[in-house]
Amino acid sequence: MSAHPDAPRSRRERPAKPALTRAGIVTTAVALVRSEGLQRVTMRRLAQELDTGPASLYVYVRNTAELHAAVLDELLGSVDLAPVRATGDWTDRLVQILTSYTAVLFEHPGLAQSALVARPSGERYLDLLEALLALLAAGGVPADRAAWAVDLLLQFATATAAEHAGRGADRPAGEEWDALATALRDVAADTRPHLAAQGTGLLSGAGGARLVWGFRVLINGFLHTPRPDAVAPAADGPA
Amino acid sequence: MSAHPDAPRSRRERPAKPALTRAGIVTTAVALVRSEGLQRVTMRRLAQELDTGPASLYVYVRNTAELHAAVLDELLGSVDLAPVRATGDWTDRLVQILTSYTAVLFEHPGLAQSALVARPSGERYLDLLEALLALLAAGGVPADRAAWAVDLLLQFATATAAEHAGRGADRPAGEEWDALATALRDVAADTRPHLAAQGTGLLSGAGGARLVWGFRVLINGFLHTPRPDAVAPAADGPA
DNA sequence: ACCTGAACACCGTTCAAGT
DNA sequence: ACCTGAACACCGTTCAAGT
Repeated sequence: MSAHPDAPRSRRERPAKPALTRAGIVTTAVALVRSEGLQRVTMRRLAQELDTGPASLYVYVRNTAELHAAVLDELLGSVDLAPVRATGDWTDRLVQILTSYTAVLFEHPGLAQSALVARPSGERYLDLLEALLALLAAGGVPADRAAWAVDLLLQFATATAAEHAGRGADRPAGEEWDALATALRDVAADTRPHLAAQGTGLLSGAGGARLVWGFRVLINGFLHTPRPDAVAPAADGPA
Repeated sequence: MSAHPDAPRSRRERPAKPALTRAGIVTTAVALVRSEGLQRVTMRRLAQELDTGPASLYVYVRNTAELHAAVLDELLGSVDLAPVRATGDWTDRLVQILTSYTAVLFEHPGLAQSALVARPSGERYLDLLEALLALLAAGGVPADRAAWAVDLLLQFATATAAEHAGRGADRPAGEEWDALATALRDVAADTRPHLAAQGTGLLSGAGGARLVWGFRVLINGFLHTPRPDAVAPAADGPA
């Protein structure tokens, strides 16, 4: 089948096993995430890809969580932040950036799950935070409220993406898995009237429409909801 | 050390290995979650607790995800739904129920994580949905909007609880792990002015206050935000 | 027919020992 | 001093073989 059977390592077919560096590890991990999905990016699989043993990775990466965070930050480089410096209604531009962020996470729901538990803190994530804060400031949102608002917006976007983990490529796409849909179809109208009235309508609506509606709810919400501790915004609050 | 060394199985010290049933498995799993935490409730560990091999569990439980869902539904039995039928402002009562739901999940953040990915569909969860829908109906929220609103409220509560997975008992409690706090302290004011101005204030605020503020934001938000497809509420929407 | 021992195909992380 | 082979302590899930 092949003219060139895999030669032993002595022949220099691969780039002669490049020296391990943190950057190299992360780059390889990103490539692996893109080609095989997050669930294949394990310490052992990654080590194999780098032609070494898993123990060697621990010299550069503290653990799996940190690796995932690094990969996510890399991917966040493709979030479109241009709307910050564009013209037009600031809430529309806010929704655009958040939609772009969500789109990136939608391609890697497993990373969204990680991000929910281990908050990212890389350069690309800081850029995203800065962009969102700039837009909220432009919109006249008080700084103390903006701090909590960005958190809420990103949490919603991240959680929405994370929800899609589990049903990846292989899964039969909502055929058997959606136990909730089945449960809702069989709800007894006498004991749970409101649920019965909603039926599976509870699950209706295209993902995109629900997402944008969610962003709008949050924006309208925080514009109408001052922080409970509304005093002068201090840089360092007590605890 | 002990007067009664563990006798061989022939002596009936244990309840003679009760027959396996789905209910029995779930009950044992719940007990195990309470005593040792979710991360210890693996198919193998659970089988060991039930004095059998892991393969036997698969007769009653499809997989780990389904097991987790069953355990969660059991725990949701302790969510306080009484405020539905109480008096007083409906939004306050809504916040009370949601706070109770969040409190339950806070004790088992790992289950919150599962719930985010595999939507629950058990009896206790349906009760919760019914209660929330009843309250929204009482508040005069249009049914179509209420459907999306409960989703949003529960997603926020669940995601907030899920964020606490990972830092359990063992972790040094935010000493080294919080890389974001460190990153925020070192932000350069010239390149990221808004972030620098916020500083670690971005992370400030007691969890309880932020949670309630979040609920209020969502409530004020959906009260001000009609669904984009606002027509007559149909039981079965298109796709 | 029902149940399960044993195997398959993996994991993350550590550390003693090598270079 | 730096790196890593090998081990430790686990996983979920399947299926051929038993009762």
